[in-house]
Amino acid sequence: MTPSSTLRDRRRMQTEREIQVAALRIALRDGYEAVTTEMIAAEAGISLRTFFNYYPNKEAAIVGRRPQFGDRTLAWFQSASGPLVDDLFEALRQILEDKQPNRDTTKMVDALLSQMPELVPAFYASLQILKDQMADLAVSRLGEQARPDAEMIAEIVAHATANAFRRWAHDETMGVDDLVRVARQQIVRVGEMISKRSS
Amino acid sequence: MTPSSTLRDRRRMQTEREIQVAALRIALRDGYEAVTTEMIAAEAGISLRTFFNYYPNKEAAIVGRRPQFGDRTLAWFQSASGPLVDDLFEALRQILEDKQPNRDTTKMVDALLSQMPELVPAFYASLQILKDQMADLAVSRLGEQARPDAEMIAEIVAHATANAFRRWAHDETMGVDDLVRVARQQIVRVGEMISKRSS
DNA sequence: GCATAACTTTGCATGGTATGCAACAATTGC
DNA sequence: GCAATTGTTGCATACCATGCAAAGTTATGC
Repeated sequence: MTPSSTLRDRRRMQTEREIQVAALRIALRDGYEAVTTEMIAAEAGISLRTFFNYYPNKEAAIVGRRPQFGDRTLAWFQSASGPLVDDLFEALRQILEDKQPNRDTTKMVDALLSQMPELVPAFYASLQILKDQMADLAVSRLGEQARPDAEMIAEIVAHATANAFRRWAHDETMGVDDLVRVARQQIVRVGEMISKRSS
Repeated sequence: MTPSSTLRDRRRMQTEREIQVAALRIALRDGYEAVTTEMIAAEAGISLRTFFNYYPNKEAAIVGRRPQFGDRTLAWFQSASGPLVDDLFEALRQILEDKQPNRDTTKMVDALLSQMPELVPAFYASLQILKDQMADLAVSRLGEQARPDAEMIAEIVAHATANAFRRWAHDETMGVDDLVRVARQQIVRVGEMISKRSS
C-alpha cells in the first residue's frame, strides 16, 4: 500500500507531511481563522500552486492523508470469520501497523482539536473513505438490505477509533494494540447502553 | 423557538426556504459542481450579498436550516426519567412536531443525496449543533467522565434519525411518530450487533 | 398617523480559494 | 546519456466570502 521506495514517491510523501506540519504549526500559532493557503505554502517552502497539487484545500492539509484499507487487508477480510466488529478492528490494526502514525503530528492535531472543537467534524469527515470501505465490508457479511445498519456500524467503529487515536497521542505507553483494544471496549460499552432499556 | 408571528420573521423564514429550494433545484438540474452562489441568488430573486446574509456558504444553503432543541425541550429533558435513548428520541420528536418539516423539500434533499453520495457527510455535519446538544444532555445523565460515550451516543441517534428522515420523505403513510420509532428500532438492532459477539 | 428606532437589502471594494494551462525542471528506465 | 514520464511553478481566470455604508422597509411609542 504505502512503502514504494522510489525517490519520487519518498519525496512526495515527505512533502505531503511537511505541508501538513506547516499547516498545523500556523494554526496552533495564529488560530485556524488566520491560516491562508499562501502562508502554508510559504512555511512549507513550496509555491501556492504546488500546495494545490498535494491537497485540494487547506482543511485537507490540516487533517493530512486520508487513511484507507489496502488490497491485502480487503482480501484478508473476505476470508476472515470472526465476529464482524472484531474483524473490522483487526483490519484497522493492519492499517495502523502499516502506516506507523507519527506521534508528534498526532499530538499537534489533538492540541488543535482541543483548542477548536469546531474542527472535529472536519477531522471525522476525513475518515469517509475508510467508513465507506468498512460499510462495504459489513455489507458483504450482512447482505445488501442491511446497508443502513452497515453504514452505522462503520460510523461507530471509525468514531471509536478516532477517540482512541487522540488518547494514544498523549499516552506514550500505549501501542497500536492498546489503541484498538480501547476502541473496542468503548463500542461494547456504548452498544450495551443503547440496546438495553436502562438509563 | 420558531413561530414568531411578526412580518419580518415570517419573511425571513420564507426567504430562507426559498433560497434552499432554489439551491436544490439548480443542483438537481445541473449537478452540484455547477452550482454557484450567484445562480442561487438569481434563482431566489435576491442579490448575491443578501444570499450571504442568510447562509454562510452554498453548502449551508443546500442543507438548509440546522435543527436544534428549543429551551422548552431542554428543560423537559432535565425532568425526564426514562431510559436515556428513549428520552433523547422524545426530545427529537418534539423538534419534529414543532418544525413541521416539508416533505417536498426533504424529497429534493433525498434525491440529491442519492445522486451525489459525496454530499452525505455535509448533510450529517449540519446536525452538529443537535449532536452537541444531545451529547450535553447525555453527559448530564452519565457524568462528565462519560463524555466520549455521550458523544458517540449522540452521533448514533442523529445518524439513525437522518436515515429515518430520508425514508419518511418518500413514504407518505409515515408520520413523525413512525419516523422516531423506525430510528429507535435501528439503534436497538445495531446496538445488539456491536455489543454481542456474534455475526 | 407619524416620527424615529431597528433591521434588511444592496452595491462596491477587497482578499482569499481553487483550477486550467503551458513552460521548464527533475527523475526514471533503458 | 537520452527519451519518456512526472513534478513544480507562474500566470490568468473565476468563484467565494466579508466589511462597510447608503438606501429601503418594518416596528414601536406616543
